[in-house]
Amino acid sequence: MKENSGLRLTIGALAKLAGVNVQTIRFYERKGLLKPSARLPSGYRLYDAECAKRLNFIIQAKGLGFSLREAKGLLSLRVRSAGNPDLVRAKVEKKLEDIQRKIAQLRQLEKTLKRLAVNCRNRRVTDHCPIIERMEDSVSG
Amino acid sequence: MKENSGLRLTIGALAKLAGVNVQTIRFYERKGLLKPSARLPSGYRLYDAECAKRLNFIIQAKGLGFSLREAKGLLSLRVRSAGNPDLVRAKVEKKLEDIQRKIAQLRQLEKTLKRLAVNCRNRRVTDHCPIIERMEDSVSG
DNA sequence: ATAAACCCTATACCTATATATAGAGTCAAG
DNA sequence: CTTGACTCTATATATAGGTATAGGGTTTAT
Repeated sequence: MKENSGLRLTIGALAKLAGVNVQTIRFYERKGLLKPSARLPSGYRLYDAECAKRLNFIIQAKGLGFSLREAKGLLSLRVRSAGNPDLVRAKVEKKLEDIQRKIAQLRQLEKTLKRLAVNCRNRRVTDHCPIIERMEDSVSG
Repeated sequence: MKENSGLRLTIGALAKLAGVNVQTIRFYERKGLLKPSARLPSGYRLYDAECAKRLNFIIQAKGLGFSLREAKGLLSLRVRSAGNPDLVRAKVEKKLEDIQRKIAQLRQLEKTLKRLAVNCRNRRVTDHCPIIERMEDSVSG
């Protein structure tokens, strides 16, 4: 019961929607990350809703420190993809570790910044770099 | 009661410790992100423990999707820095939002991958891209 | 049926982030 | 006191990711 909303965007419309340059979308296509769902006889690219989601994911992944190559890898993860579920699972678990490490680091940073914000509110002035003060644990990693 | 362990690393030693290229450290210096704590009369750079932490932070921040420019901004956040605590606080809160958004996105991705791993274990084969299936909410953001 | 606004391919260019090389000086071990 | 590994500066090159331009076809609104 999948509604086929029939969304058909030209490249310009998709670019506007996602807030990126038209050239960028074509660049992602060359890199194998995002294919148009169809082409007009004229050669014009057309994109459907899934394309839009895919593009959004790519943009998001980049913001999280994944390269385009990694984003592509994430997008290709599905049980069927490699034929061998064990193989896929191994990849997934590796990515999971990656992600969990990032979350932990961001949480640490969040905590530090919150403390700093409080200090600002209270005019508790120090000259230390709080970011660095909080790095004790990761230095000997 | 801050122990001054007297750590003095040459650029090569620091590079090895952090797992980056020597040139990269000099590059960060040119960009204003990391200064040696001292120089020998010969001009040789020397780095102390704080430098090492700072470098580690830069590397970490990059992995979290921050640019070098942003990493520099994070490192410069301290109550005294701008003279005006309110100004610093505004910056901090903006960064906090940033970070919290990233955490949320990573959590979402984590959840998706966990589901996928379970499917792999159970041989529940589908052809959908689970990454995309989970993007429903962020598409119209 | 024409003009504005779009799209096509191909190619050149740009910025951020490194990494390598050349030519010369310095340090540490034997 | 020499040799090999290291460092210095300056400059060139590389790579990822993106943006612009040229030259030409297509769509759409009038």
